[in-house]
Amino acid sequence: MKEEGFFEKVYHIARQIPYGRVTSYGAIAKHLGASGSARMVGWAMNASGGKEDVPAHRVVNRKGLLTGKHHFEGTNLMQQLLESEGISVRGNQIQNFEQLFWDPAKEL
DNA sequence: ATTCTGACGTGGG
DNA sequence: CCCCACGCCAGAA
Repeated sequence: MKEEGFFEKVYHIARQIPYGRVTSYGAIAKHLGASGSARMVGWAMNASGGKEDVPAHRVVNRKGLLTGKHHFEGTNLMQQLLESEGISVRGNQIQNFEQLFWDPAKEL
């Protein structure tokens, strides 16, 4: 059994995000025990780059803002993916964010 | 080894 | 709610 690096930990949580739901970097980081280092979570997503089955488009910042949309291929790919799942997105802001928020430490 | 950056979060004003 | 500053830690040059 090889040990899970920081990335794999993040991927493991991200893959468990239910369809039509979203979560924040901080929530994942906190669940990993890396609370405060939320940046590492987002960075791990960038490292995945779609290479893994990580639904990075379901991960946003605590404000429900699609801060990382620029890292996706197009300029609105992330938004389209979210809307494709039934999530309403207004510009870079997710509507009903509180309602769609999925807390790994709480619901997992 | 050092330096810088970064898909964030929190606190103060 | 906005804006500003600091902290966080892993990786690249």
